[in-house]
Amino acid sequence: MGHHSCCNQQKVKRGLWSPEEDEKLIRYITNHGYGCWSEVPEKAGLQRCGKSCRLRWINYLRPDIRRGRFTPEEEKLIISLHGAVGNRWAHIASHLPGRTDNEIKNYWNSWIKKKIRKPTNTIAKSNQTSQFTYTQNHQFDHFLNQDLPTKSQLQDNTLFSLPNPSFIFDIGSNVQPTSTTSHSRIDQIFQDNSQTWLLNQHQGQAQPPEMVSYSSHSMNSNPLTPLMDNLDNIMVPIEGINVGGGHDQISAVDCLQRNDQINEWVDTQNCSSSYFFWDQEEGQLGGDEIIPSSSNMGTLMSSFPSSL
DNA sequence: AAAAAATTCAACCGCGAATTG
DNA sequence: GCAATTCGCGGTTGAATTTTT
Repeated sequence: MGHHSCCNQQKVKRGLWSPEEDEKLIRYITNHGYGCWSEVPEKAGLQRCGKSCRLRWINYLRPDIRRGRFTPEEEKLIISLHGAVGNRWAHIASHLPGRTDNEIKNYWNSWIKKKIRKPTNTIAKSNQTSQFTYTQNHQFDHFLNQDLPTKSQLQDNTLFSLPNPSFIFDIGSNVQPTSTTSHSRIDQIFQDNSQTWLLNQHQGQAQPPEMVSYSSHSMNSNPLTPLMDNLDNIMVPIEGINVGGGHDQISAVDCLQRNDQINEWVDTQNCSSSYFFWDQEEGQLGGDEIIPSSSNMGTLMSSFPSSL
């Protein structure tokens, strides 16, 4: 037969597509449609293999492609579909108009990575020790326990502002499930003069918040547990403070969107969101996490109650 | 300010399935 | 029916970019 099908000829270009190449491919496909990808490069005047053209068209150039951030609805769909069918990306993508298997796969892989991320050694980094006196911060407790709207007082999907915006929560993955006595456990929040501290009794250490994370597991024995009691109450998302995770920067978490199953925190500035829920069986919080980066920590901390 | 580390994600690879001739 | 070719999928890579130190 005439030419070879794929990418070993020395003329064949690889790597990122240039705008000119895109142009050629788009022009060819819009004029001729596609049937046999292996003859596309030749006819379109491209130094690519047919496979590469196909991929470029399907994942990037075709007109009905959807780009940009996944919507919360899409995220939920991906999560539930993945739960049902596993890594069948093409199948999952077929339920999300305009999205490609590749994109969903990429999304999932970074999602997973985040979940499996090793417990950070945030505590170890701290050189602060606990040689000082402190008082339990009752003001803080009171703030956390204040009345908030209950489920029945809200319409579904109502958006409302929290009394104090810009909370940070970090559920789960920073603490190993088994290690309730882990070094990451936070037992108390308190302040010393104007400094806020998180105390880990196990190690007898206290750190400023930016060095520490709470987790749902650490909630078992810490004073914030009662806040998470049931789904009839809108819960204050004091789950954690964690810096250094990376890519989930948030500028502000200032709204709570409610639906039947999920409490969803919406970062209105970044148009991202995250979820948490109370897992009755596990007796702990589950869900996604949001981790601010150190670059916006100042902002986030400054929105804490002034008493802290 | 600069270097290092982490992340992203478009593109690649090989494989099994489907199609072609 | 068969072998060659093409298609479609999912795992993986690595350069560009972002974030952290």
